[in-house]
Amino acid sequence: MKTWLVKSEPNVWSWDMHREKGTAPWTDVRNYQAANNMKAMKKGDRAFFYHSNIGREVVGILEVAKEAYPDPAAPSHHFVLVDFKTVKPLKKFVTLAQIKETKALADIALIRQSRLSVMPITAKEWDIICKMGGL
DNA sequence: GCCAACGTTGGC
DNA sequence: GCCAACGTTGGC
Repeated sequence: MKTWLVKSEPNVWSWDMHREKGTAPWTDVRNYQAANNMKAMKKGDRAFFYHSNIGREVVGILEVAKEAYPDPAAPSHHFVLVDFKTVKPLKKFVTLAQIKETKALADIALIRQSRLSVMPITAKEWDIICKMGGL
């Protein structure tokens, strides 16, 4: 099982909106690197849900319910959707500031590639953030 | 509101 | 294929 992190601005698509639906597609990715990461996701993989811009914190855990399939809203066939179901929220949200303060997370893609919206997370980084989140 | 990082576009 | 101009993301 691989682990990932996906970013969304909560005023557009928030953790609460996703939890209300249970399972929902991850939409509007229009960046090749992010799309390639989505294509590499397998059913059962887990992903952190991160609120960008407003909040700037990891708020919950998603699981891949359906692997990448063509995005009907995309003008070309290059971009895809992945369906995620919500697993559980973190007990304590983990803020970007906390992540930056944590030496063991210095190389996390969230910091290194700040504009990338779908990124892989190492097993070590996953465990650390889960612990910081009270899980 | 500003700006750094970085992806995309288009002229050459 | 290079690179300047421009647009977008996202932190501050």
